[in-house]
Amino acid sequence: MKPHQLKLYNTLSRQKEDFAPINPPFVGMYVCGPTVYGDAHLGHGRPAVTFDTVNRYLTHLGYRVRYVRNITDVGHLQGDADEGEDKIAKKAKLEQLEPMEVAQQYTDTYHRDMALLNTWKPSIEPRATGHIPEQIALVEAILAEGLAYEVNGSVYFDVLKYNESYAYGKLSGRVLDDLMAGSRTLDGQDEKRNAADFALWKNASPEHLMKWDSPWGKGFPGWHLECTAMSSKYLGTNFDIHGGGMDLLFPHHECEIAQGNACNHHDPAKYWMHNNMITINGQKMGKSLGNFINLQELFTGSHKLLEQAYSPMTIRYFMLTAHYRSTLDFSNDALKAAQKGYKKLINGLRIARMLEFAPDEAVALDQNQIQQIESSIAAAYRAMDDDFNTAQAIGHLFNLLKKINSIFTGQLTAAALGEEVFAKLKDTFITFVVDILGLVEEKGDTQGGMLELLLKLYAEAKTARDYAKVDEIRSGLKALGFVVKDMKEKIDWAYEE
RNA sequence: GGUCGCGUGGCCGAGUGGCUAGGCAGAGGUCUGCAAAACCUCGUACAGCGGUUCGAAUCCGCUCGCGACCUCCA
Repeated sequence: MKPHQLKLYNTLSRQKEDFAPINPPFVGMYVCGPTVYGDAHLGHGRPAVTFDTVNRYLTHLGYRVRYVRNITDVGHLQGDADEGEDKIAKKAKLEQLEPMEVAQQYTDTYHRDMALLNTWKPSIEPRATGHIPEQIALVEAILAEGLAYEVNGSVYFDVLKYNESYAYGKLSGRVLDDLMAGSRTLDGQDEKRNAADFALWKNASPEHLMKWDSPWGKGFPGWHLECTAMSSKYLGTNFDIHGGGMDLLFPHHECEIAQGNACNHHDPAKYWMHNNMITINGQKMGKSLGNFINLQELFTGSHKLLEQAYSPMTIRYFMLTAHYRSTLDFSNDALKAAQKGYKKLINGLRIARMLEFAPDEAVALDQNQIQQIESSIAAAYRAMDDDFNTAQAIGHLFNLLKKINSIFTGQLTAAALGEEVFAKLKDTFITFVVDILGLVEEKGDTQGGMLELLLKLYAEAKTARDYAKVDEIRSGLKALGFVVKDMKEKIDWAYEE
């Protein structure tokens, strides 16, 4: 493989940088996972697909990726000032379950949905509740550095003191003075010395369900701490890529940087990557707006905003047709177009796999075609090397697909490309679709050899000029979602688009 | 209010100084018993106004519109 200079956009520097792992060929990547108190929704799908693709491409380039994605099963409070219940406890009461039953249930459905989206499992998937001692140790370390203080069994990070030696706000581009001035005064914040301080450990009220013993009494960890604890445990205190949604940029990731520096005197991660948000019909997806669409609702078409069901692969394809740093708008029109595009691509995958090279001395090499194919292949890689531009890469794949279809229908002969270019065309297309983009045939429902049998009968009826029978078979198959491809030299089928 | 981002042809969506993005929809054609699939051809797109430049969708300024974060959310 030719050398690649992968570039990725680093939120920390606000520009694209050459990717250079700390310890090649190893790459450590930490991505913020879900808080498991409800079904996985579109907002969980996007980062999962984004960083799955990063994982896949890095792996394709030969890196050995350790991908860590956490499960947050501690129900953090809605805010520091909130004296009420956390999200998991609330759900647990509602459903009359143990908090850990809630966490287990939604961890399971999350896994199911992520598998449907064909995302690779993380190398390590640590749970917050499994790392309470590590989190307590971090709090102690930050206290020892003099960058935190205890009040009434709670421990807060001293942002002002930290900012004397480090730059708080450098990731999100915030200025501490502005933060102080702009922050609202919330009830119950009197424990904190400054509004910008954040909780490392919270004292638990007696009715609080999920709590642990600590040097400061019974309590639970602050909501930024688990990621610092788990990333440093499994990837070290200085790893390559930290990913997550843009909404986590502030305060979550800013606080992770602060915690990392407070403990280790250096940043936790070299590159920070953030996927952009999803909108529904141009509007922000928000719990309060009633337009949260669960992945299962999308797959079954059961949400009131949806006109039909959209398969997991359609969703994955749709997400990949936009760059991960752009907002992506979900609408029925866009999804229907994506469904057709996906099927066109996946029908091409079937074709590509069937193609075999047939030497033909009588056919001269077609340099024009060869040049077009070589150039599309190079462009597809260039797109991926440029901050994982899957949208652009897919555009080039469609150009390759035209060549593949042309060979299949006989409008272009493989011999005209030469064996080497032909193999490169076939391999590149299949590798990109299956390995890099993670798009697979999902129907798989071709009824064993029955489809082939019906096509054989179709061909026989056609030879016998029994057009009534021909039409019957054709419309019958169409009703089942298969299209008969009746070509000059042969007959095949495709998934109906 | 503070910080940041966006506005591309009927729709979605790449592109960030000169080089065809692509998909969907639409029109014409090849093929076909007729179709479908596939392939070929077809769109004088870059919110508006000014500026920089030989040249701008791409850089700068202003205006209008939309959004994100600052508060739980991916």
